[in-house]
Amino acid sequence: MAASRPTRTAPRRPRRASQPRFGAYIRELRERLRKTDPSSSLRQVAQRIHVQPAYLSQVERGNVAPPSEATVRRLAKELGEDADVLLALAGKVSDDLQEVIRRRPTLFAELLRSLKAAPTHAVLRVVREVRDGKW
Amino acid sequence: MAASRPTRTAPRRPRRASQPRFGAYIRELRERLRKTDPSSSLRQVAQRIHVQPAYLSQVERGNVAPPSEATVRRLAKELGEDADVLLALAGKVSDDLQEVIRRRPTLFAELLRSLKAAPTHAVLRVVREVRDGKW
DNA sequence: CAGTGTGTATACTGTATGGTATATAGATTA
DNA sequence: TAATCTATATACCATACAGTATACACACTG
Repeated sequence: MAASRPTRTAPRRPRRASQPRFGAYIRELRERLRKTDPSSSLRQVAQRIHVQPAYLSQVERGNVAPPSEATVRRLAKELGEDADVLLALAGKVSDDLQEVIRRRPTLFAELLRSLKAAPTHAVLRVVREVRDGKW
Repeated sequence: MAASRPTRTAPRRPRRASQPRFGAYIRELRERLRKTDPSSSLRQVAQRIHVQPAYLSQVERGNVAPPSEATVRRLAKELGEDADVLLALAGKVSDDLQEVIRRRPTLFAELLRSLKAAPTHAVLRVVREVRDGKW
């Protein structure tokens, strides 16, 4: 009789993305570039960032989770967007920032938690203080 | 006769840990507790943090990678250690800290990178300033 | 010497991650 | 109308992650 349906592995895998905003955002960015630069088609961008067009399509449609940090970085460079912003939309934090925290965990944990609710202008003032070599 | 070794799947899987320090550190902590509290045996601690003793043994010996954030947190509480410190040793950063960064990525990326090389006392002064409600 | 407590070795498992490969279908253009 | 763009659908895959389950060996204690 044999099985009516092959179904070799799992019957289906929708694989929805955890961060739906990411895909829509980069598609928006790419389409915008495409208006003035026809080489920003999905296929050509995919080729330049070294992924398959089918995969980039899935990513832009939010059908799969955002790519790895390395791929997000290549995409950011390609689209002229800040890598930290794209990584954030991907639900990630740059590994070099994580390492800053890991080296002095209690110190930076306290700093970040105390600044969590601080208004942006206040944090900016701190950044500027530090930048002006106040140590 | 027959096969001298079954070897059903892969021949062997050493599965070395990426963070060798983590295991040695928590074993040290646990052994220290054990001197005054006999209920800090590997098996009993394993039971209290809801993992199998065999697994905790592997972790302490650095034979497998450090556990998930949730398990590291239970371990930290059990051993009376700072969770952020243990997470750092595990090569991780607490998800709540990551979220602080993800909410304002460029802002906190700049802050952290500018403080990356700053001496601890300088960072502490910043923490104190913030804590004293200077905003 | 049976039982109980200590740690360890080894095999196996489900799910997530981060993609590739191939086939398909509509629009444009030569 | 054949070729070549465009994007998508679908199947598949290797590896990592985060453990469980079972069996084993040693020490000691009643």
